[in-house]
Amino acid sequence: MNSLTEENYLKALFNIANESGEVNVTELSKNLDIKMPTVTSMMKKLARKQLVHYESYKPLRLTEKGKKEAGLIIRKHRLTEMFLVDKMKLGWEDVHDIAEQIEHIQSPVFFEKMDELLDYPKIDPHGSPIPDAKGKITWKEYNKLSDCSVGETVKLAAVIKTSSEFLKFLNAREMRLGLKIKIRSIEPFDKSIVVSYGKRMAEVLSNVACERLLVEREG
Amino acid sequence: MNSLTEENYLKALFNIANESGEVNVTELSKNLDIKMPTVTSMMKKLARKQLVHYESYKPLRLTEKGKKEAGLIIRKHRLTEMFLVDKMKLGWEDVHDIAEQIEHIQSPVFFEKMDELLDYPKIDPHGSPIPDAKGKITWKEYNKLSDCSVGETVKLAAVIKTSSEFLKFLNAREMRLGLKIKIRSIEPFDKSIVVSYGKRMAEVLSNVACERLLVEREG
DNA sequence: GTATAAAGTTAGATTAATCTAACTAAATAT
DNA sequence: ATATTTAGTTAGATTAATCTAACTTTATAC
Repeated sequence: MNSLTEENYLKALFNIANESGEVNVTELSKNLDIKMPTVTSMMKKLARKQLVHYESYKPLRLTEKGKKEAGLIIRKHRLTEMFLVDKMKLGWEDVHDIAEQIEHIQSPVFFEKMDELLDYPKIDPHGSPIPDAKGKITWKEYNKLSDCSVGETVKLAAVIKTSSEFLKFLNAREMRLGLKIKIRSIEPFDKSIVVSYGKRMAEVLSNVACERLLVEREG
Repeated sequence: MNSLTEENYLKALFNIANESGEVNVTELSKNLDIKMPTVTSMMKKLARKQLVHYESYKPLRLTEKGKKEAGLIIRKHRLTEMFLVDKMKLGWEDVHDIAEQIEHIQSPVFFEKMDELLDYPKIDPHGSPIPDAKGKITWKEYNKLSDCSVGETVKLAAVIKTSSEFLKFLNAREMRLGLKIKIRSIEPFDKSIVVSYGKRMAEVLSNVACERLLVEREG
């Protein structure tokens, strides 16, 4: 069994790797807000437990075992987020910190029950995929809204780098998953775009915002 | 803010005090399965934090502050148990260990939402009172089934010293809170009793079992 | 009312997770 | 190609929570 601390390292390794491929000590250290020497010593410990491949001065990589365990923690996190939003009626901007705690609960039956009550969801409230019961994760291929062209109509499929502030920003604009968005124009200067959706005819979105919105083309 | 460890000491102090009044180091040590010297040093720490009145060789007592904080943890525990049984359809014999973990979650909104979804319950699935939002607890006056007389009809109001085994024992006999029970006879030798309820006309219950069943007289 | 037993404390060691300070290796820049 | 910067490691200290062994205080038993 892994400690809560070890679980947090595994999860961070998994999440960072998913974004930027390899993981180095500096990055992990910043992500966890833990000093580098502490990270180094924890990597040696996780290497002893066969969870991480560790060689001095080399990038960090999870072993298959490590990936599986990390995937299972993320599964618990995302199932919990879905439960909090769907069954407990909390806002998608409020669930991260709670799920961060509940993901460490040791009780297979508790999470199986959640899964069942939610009817085996495939994504969390922000559109991120929920790893399966073996810890395996599969991302669908989405496009960033910032990479779409004028005239396209797309469906909001996921939101990434989801800070609470960003999610409140989306709330204020009535944007939620599944929303159909038409791209009206793109400003060449700063790549901000004008979109229309629902009752809103001309909403301006900065490039920073659009890079965090993943969409599916209508097909 | 108290650590998870500190919370466990506070809760144990509160629970033991509720049963047997005063608390001594030996008892607390056994209850938590932690050696006495460790308990002593934690008591000094909690005394520094104004949560416990501590004097060498004297019984342990929670301060008002300590009682309140312990009450709030127990509130979270019992709300959680109710939520797990009522909303998540887990058995009353399965919820203790999960609630033991969830009670440490730091998130007022999470527990407020639970409370709301449960419509502000006053008791947990075993009939124990849920402390109010200030940590204050009020026990109703119940009788042990073992103290009732032949011919009485009583209603099962609470179950105490609830091990998973005992709750399964009750499940096997279709006994649940609210059940009306008529006392048919009492065996003088071992104080076992014969009761009838529902479709069961003559169920034998040992004194050990009856001491854990709290009932209300029909009024 | 002293002897013994039980309960509680003190002292000092251990483990997990963290830190700072000092050092070394690798990458980068002129 | 060497100097400098950045990244990573080693060594040693710190804190919280635990332990064992030895000691002291309180309770109990004859």
